Amino acid sequence: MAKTQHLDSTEELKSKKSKSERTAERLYEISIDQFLRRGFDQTTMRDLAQAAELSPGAFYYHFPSKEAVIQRFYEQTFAQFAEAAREAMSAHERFEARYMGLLEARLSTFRSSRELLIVLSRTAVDPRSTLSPFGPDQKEIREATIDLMRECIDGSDLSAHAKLRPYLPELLWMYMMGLIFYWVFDTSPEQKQTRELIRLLTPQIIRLIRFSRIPLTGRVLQPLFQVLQLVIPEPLALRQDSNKSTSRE
Amino acid sequence: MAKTQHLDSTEELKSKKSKSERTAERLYEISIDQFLRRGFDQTTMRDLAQAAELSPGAFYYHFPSKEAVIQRFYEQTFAQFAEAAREAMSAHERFEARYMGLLEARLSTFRSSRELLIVLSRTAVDPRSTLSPFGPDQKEIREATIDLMRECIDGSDLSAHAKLRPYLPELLWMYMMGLIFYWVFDTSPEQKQTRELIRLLTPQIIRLIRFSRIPLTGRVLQPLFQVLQLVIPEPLALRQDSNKSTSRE
DNA sequence: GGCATAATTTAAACACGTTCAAAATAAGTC
DNA sequence: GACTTATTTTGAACGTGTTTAAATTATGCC
Repeated sequence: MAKTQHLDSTEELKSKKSKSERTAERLYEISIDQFLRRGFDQTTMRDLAQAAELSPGAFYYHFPSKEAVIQRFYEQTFAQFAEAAREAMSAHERFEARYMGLLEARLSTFRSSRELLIVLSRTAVDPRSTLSPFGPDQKEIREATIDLMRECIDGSDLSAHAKLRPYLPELLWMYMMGLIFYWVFDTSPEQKQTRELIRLLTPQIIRLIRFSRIPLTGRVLQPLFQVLQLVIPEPLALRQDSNKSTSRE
Repeated sequence: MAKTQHLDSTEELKSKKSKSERTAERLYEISIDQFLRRGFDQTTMRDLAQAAELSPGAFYYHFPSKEAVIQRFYEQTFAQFAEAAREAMSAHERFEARYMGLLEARLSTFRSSRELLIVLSRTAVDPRSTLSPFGPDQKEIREATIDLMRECIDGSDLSAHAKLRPYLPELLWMYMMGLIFYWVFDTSPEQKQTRELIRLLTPQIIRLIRFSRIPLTGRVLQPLFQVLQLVIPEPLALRQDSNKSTSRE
């Protein structure tokens, strides 16, 4: 964000990336490689600097902190996830299949780096941390993910009570976040327990959403709507400027 | 744990506490005082040692880490909470009133030290951390808390499906843990938002529990019971040795 | 009371993430 | 091409939680 880059030199059009960006990219790759090989806590900044044949100080010129590398990783895998999710969703119209595909896409793009997510989780719980999915620093990724939930709903056969509908993207997002959290700390072999949990619980959640249309449940639903309004005061769907990718040159 | 203490000297019967325990107690009090005054991160071990007129090394003789002080604090307030909860519960028979009293007791015994809980939460999310409420190190407090939930149910008018009943203490405990978590990071003035959330959501949760007895909901409940069995494979109520305080001399 | 052993304390060091003033290098300008 | 400016790198330091070998003090025993 806020990178003042003038695309007027021919070299930049060719290589597309400044020297600084290339160095940052190199540092990132070396770091992730080391983290996966030796663990996040076990890898020191001096290790990273040495592996990159650089001084620790230079590292801090390109990254504000050790954890910021994980932040970049998080952004990176999000792109993969979004792509995989969209492909999975394009194959189905039934909401259950679409959403299950989305969840599967999320876990499989995380699979190879569960340990990094543990590190992320540790700091991410504090909403004041820059790594928190709920904080302002992650707004972009968060809203993009919530928008992915909207896509998942929009192309599907899912029906729900009109009052519930605007909250659905956020709710599905929260459900996914909870599952990721469960998965990260799931010690069962290959995290089969989370798989089983998803298989059992998700259809019931969806069933409840569909049930919301039945009028007689009104007396139960009324207070739950109040809860939704309290916890999600401004759902993305009800925002003014919900313009998507209108990049103006 | 595993403190080899021989109660055969008259002095120990009188003072009840060894020198080591008294020093630890003093360090604890000084530390909490400093933490509340200056914040956990802002207080260094050298500060604590200086305030206690001791060396940093001595501190580590009595506490394994800086965070271990918070662990002790957590144990301490649990006792206060249990007492306050029991008193609140003794005044009512209706489950809703009893449980609300319990929740109120938990939050009010934490109120004066919300910032310490933020620190606790940060490390507590990782189940491998000693501070995690889900890990083996916290087993004692956790099970005592779950047992408090059982007390809350036992003396009340709450009815539920027979298959659900053994899971209720754990479920109520999890609900409370979630609320505490929400409360800790609730930035609304005096955490009124959490208060409101509790007021709105809790009655609905209880209503759902009561509804579980209605047979026609079986088709929804069946998969949910499977989820419960998966997430809570060994509820406290179904353990063999659920003997409570049978201290044998 | 003297002595072996254990408990407690010390002060210096360690290892870590991070910062910073200064040096080195690259880019831009006339 | 020389000069200025911006970018990048360095390496030594800082401040932190924690460890440790050694010194000190208390305890138990005959």
